[in-house]
Amino acid sequence: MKLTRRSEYALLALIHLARAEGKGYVNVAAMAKAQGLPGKFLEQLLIALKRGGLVKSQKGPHGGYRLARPAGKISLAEIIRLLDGALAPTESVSTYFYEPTPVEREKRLLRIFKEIRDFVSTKLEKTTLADVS
Amino acid sequence: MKLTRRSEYALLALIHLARAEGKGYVNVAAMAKAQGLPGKFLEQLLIALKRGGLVKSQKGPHGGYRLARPAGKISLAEIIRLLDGALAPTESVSTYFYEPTPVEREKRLLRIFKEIRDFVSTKLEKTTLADVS
DNA sequence: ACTTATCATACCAATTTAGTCAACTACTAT
DNA sequence: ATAGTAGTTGACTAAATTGGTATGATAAGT
Repeated sequence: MKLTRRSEYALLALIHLARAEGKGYVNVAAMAKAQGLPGKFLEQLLIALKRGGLVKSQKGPHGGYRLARPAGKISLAEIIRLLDGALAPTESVSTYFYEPTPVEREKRLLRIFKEIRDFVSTKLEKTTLADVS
Repeated sequence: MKLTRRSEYALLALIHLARAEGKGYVNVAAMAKAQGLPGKFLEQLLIALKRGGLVKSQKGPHGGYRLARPAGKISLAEIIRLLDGALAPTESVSTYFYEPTPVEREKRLLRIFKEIRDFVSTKLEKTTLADVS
């Protein structure tokens, strides 16, 4: 797993939405300004988050985004997987993004990386937006 | 942390060298063939490993590479840091490769990532080539 | 209709990834 | 001494990823 700006910005935006829970829709420009993020880039991320079912949107005046579920039901794992892919250190030990890689045939090595994957995914699946907002 | 081919190939090559410990120098071509790795690319990685003090080389006939230290004294952490950089999920929580990133100001979030970093680096520092050869 | 806002696509520059190639230097076995 | 082996270096490349912008379309509220 490697966090890029995509995940990082998305996490910040979602934390922002979590804090605004119950207060209707927040528009991208407001969010971008409040969090100091590039607006147009953030738009793209929110569209991806919407397709992934993490947020809902409303067009037109007073439109914007809100969480699709309570903050306590959205895990960090979901967010990062959606925007940056595998949580595992290499794809040959990834459950959701498996692909063969050269280290695969060294079983002892593979076991180490699987242990890392397990720790990381368990931790990020147990942690929700509610925990970090 | 994200493993690229650089780390993966290096790990395979070093495991190969660990298994040949005490048997003198192994040349790159032999290693590349045995492990099925691109020879010229592997050479570059070995030069980096040499500069990092993990292997020693000998030129001329019967030359090649060998481990600079006993396999039990070379950690996976060293290898990966040398070739792929930070073990942390994002550089703002990296000890050796620190750089500021956007998530930094969300302390709750940062704590989660630091816990991941700690687990990963502890695990990879405790695991040596001897453990996986 | 007009404004506000999301949605969709295309585009872009810089960096990284995964290599290859050619030339050079150093060593050492004979 | 020298031929041949092997390490060393730097330049080069193609493709993918990263981190954005720009342009326009679509939908909704007033």
